Amino acid sequence: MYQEVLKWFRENARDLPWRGQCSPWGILVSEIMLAQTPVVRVQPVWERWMARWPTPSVFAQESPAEVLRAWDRLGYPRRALRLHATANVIVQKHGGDVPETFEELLALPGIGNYTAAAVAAFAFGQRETVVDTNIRRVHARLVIGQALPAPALNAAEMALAKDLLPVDPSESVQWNAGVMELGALICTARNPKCETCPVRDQCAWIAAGQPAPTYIPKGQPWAGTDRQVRGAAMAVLRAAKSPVHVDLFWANVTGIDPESADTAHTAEVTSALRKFHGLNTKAPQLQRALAGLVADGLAELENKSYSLPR
DNA sequence: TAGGCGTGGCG
DNA sequence: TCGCCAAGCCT
Repeated sequence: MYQEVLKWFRENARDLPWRGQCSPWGILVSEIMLAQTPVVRVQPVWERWMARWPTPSVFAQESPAEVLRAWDRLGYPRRALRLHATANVIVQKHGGDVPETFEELLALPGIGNYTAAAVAAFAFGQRETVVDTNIRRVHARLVIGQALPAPALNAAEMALAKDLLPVDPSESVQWNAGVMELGALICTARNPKCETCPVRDQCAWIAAGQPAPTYIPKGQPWAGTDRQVRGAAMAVLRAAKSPVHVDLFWANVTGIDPESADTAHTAEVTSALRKFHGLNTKAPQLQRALAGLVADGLAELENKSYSLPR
């Protein structure tokens, strides 16, 4: 199956800017952004990001508020904060260069097993076992014969991935990237394109008659959750040109026109606040969300006013 | 270890 | 339309 996947990857890999000619920093930034966020939404933000902050050093000097604004609506803004913290560690402990070993990478804030392996492999050509959701799904189908991998990554999956990894470092990098791309483009979670799969003849899942998943993946509730309120609050803070008084949030939750509550804010802020309308949120929920943002370092509180961290 | 954490495209 | 789910990490 190796030659089929490698050939397919050579001929079908997407032309993404963090592939080919790209600095280790650019690859690291891409990996952080791509965690749980689709390529189409990452790419434009990544382009702007790299043009503005081409090295860890220049990025480390930026303020968290600017970092969070540039992160825009990629989601999970704590990733941006951790990337900023990582840049500072890179400057202070690694002379401004992205470290090359798995262990050093793993020690950086917000970098776990996947990202450490991916950067070591894709930025530095090392033989590391890269296991992401795409690779897990391809392995589950192609080798195990199941529709989906286990709910959580387990030791058996890691052992299988290590076992499958080609010995040659260069080939292992292509294998990691190729299997990941196969999972992203062909062996997708829903409606896999088995007809055009380069390894369909060797697929254990197809051989087994494409059995259905043995468990139902848990959905992620959204409407009415704290997460929705956090997201809306972050949108307000990103757009705000000055600190937002808690009463301004409150006014909107209670249905009072935000413009009459506080005229010192821009139309942009007002627009963002309107997202609270129809949310049917309870005031304690908003207070909880705002407190959570402060606790996570995503917001600062001073004189009952919230702002992005300076 | 299971749950929390954003956002929006797409089938 | 609306639920699924997308190159995870941390606690």
